[in-house]
Amino acid sequence: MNDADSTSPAYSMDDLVALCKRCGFVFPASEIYGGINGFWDFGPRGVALKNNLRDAWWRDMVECPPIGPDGEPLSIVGLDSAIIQNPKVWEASGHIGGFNDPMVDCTESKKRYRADQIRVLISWDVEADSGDDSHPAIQRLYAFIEDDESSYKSAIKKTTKYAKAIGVSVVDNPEHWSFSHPEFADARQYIVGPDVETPGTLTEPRMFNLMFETYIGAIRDEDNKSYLRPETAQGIFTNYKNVLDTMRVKLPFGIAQVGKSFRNEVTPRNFIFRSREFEQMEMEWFCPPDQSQVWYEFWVEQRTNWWKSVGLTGDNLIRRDHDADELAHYSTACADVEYRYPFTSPGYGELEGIAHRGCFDLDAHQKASKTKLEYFDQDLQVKLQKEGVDKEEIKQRSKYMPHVIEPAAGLTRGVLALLCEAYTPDPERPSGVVMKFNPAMAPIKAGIFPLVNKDGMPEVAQKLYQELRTKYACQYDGKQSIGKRYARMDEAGAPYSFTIDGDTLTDQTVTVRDRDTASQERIALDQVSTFLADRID
RNA sequence: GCGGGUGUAACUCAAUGGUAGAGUGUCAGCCUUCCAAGCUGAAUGUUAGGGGUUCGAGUCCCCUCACCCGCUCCA
Repeated sequence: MNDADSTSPAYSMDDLVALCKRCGFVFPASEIYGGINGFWDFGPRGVALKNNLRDAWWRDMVECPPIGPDGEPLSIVGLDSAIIQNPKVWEASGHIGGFNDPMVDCTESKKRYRADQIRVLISWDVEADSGDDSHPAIQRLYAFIEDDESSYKSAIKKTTKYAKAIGVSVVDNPEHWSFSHPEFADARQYIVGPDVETPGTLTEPRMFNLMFETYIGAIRDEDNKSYLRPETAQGIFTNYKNVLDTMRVKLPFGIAQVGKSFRNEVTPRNFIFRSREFEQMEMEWFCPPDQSQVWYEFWVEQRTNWWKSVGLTGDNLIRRDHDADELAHYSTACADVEYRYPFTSPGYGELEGIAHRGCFDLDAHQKASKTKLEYFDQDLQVKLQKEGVDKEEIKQRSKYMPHVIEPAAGLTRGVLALLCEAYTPDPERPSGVVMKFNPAMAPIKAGIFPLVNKDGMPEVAQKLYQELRTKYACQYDGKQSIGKRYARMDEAGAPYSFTIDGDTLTDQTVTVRDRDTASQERIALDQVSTFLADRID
């Protein structure tokens, strides 16, 4: 029965949030003014952790990219596009849709309607009006789309059929009200959407645009309106041609970008998991359409392993392939790398999504911008020529729109996952908790302590500290007792502590205290730097 | 967005409607030869914010904000 315990976290989110504040990882934004919903600030330790994760991604993606399935190193270049772009970018990408209109979603058919176009038949019971209280209650109200003859007829038909089934007679020419009518606020559970048979699948009307608006220049009018980007990906698509024209890249290749994105979430929740300002690490992998499935599999595998490499080694990390009905209409495949956060446990929450986007984005931007974004595949041309393929066919086949595989990771969510994974309650320890970060991710790599502040120990410890700090984030601490200093390192997640004691002065050795086991070993003073390098770099 | 809960020092919590406190932590000093030891001293409060009732409000009432839980939502 204790197996169930392995899926439920040994700590609460409150505990983690408290530690994050206490140890300078994450603070509520604008806290002295009462905070602001959906925004968080990274403290000194938090920004160190975030930068370490970001730098690892950049290194493993751009500087030292993986080896491809064919044994060749991949070609991926970096990019840093502006947060604010021409609003036409967001029109083309589909982010400005149902712009000023409240929208209604159907949770079953996945269709989205303009709320003001949805009408609901009001077909009252003739018997009930005559004062007979024994009639069955009408629990089906059929909706249709305004000015859509077929959906209106369908709704009438369904209403009549339903009325017959429950044995009431309804008026022949019912009137109809807008779905947004206040009368329906409590009756939504009875309303049947235009394209489904079961009631209660329509959400309440809501403004759908999640983008933050801003105005360019001093004049606040519609002409100057723009948006903070809701994803970094579009900046990559809009620069695809620039990169192609200048960087001597050939398909397949990738463009990678890390940066802030903004979404005006209805309900920010769960600490930094869903915040209105967050950071993404996205890469768009452009490839020939016929290779796209191979690359998709490659990247799903690659990205799952990468998260393991930064410390998410336990069974809290899973790959989850989307079902067909979960996919966006342009996407043929999508998988998430998910993590079991305390607030999702025993379920999982998204960490990264790897989507097969086809040529949806480039097509959309080509059409909207009237800029040719097709790729001329010279290698293919040569190959086809050698095969003796017809000239016209070569011309046609060697020019095509690349397909795109998009591994889109949440940096902010990654930091949260690292924090969750590291958080290890330990009642045996004075600190009560140890942050077991992967050494490469740890905000502080080492503590350097004199055992006591006399007999020359502080001088030796200072010298060691001065040496180490040229390469690593480390801390010198000579205050209070040695136990307290170790406890501080446990909470901060520093993997190693080096202590200069009496023996150091005679035999030039120091003790290394391991954060995870609290055990100690002695190593030579002049080997400390190498010791760290072996375990961190 | 809806419903419920919470909000006092950095943290954990006290304080009949009557002078805002303790422990921990932090800082300084002493002491200290390996896991938050001890001693001495110090700093830190718009009681989440605003309004009201009252001679007097941390406490009662109203509004706002933030966070948590459950729905809703999640390009």
